[in-house]
Amino acid sequence: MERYWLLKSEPFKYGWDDLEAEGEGTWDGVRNHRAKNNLAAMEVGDQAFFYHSREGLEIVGICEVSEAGITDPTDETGKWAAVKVVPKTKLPRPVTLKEIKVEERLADCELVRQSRLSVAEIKPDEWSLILKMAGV
DNA sequence: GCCAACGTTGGC
DNA sequence: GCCAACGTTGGC
Repeated sequence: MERYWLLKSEPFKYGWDDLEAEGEGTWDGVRNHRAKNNLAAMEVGDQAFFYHSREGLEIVGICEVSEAGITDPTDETGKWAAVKVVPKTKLPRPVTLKEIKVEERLADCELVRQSRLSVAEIKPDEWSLILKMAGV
């Protein structure tokens, strides 16, 4: 079953533009167990929102998992997971955290509930709602 | 095995 | 720049 995700990144470290410029990005360096579980559950073809944290605070684009189940290359213990993603589309209109927080149907999503989680799951109905908010 | 202290993340 | 939330570490 296809699942949906949200990947957080600080734009001054690695933003949407960086991903588009590279064509493919490796999502590694995650050192949180819940985020790691999400990474490990990803499959090729899954879609993910790309969210800018600290600065911007908005979902800016959609990317797709191009390689799953990778062991994090930046980790020598081999315990952490990573995936590769390719950029798909930039949202016609970014969806801000503010809008997400105001929308009560999104009050339950991982992004709101656990704000420090760098890889969050998005449920299918939350996914389509956010797409609608983005003007897709 | 509990919990206080500390470090980090991320929204404001 | 501040601080709340959360995770991790280490003393007991």
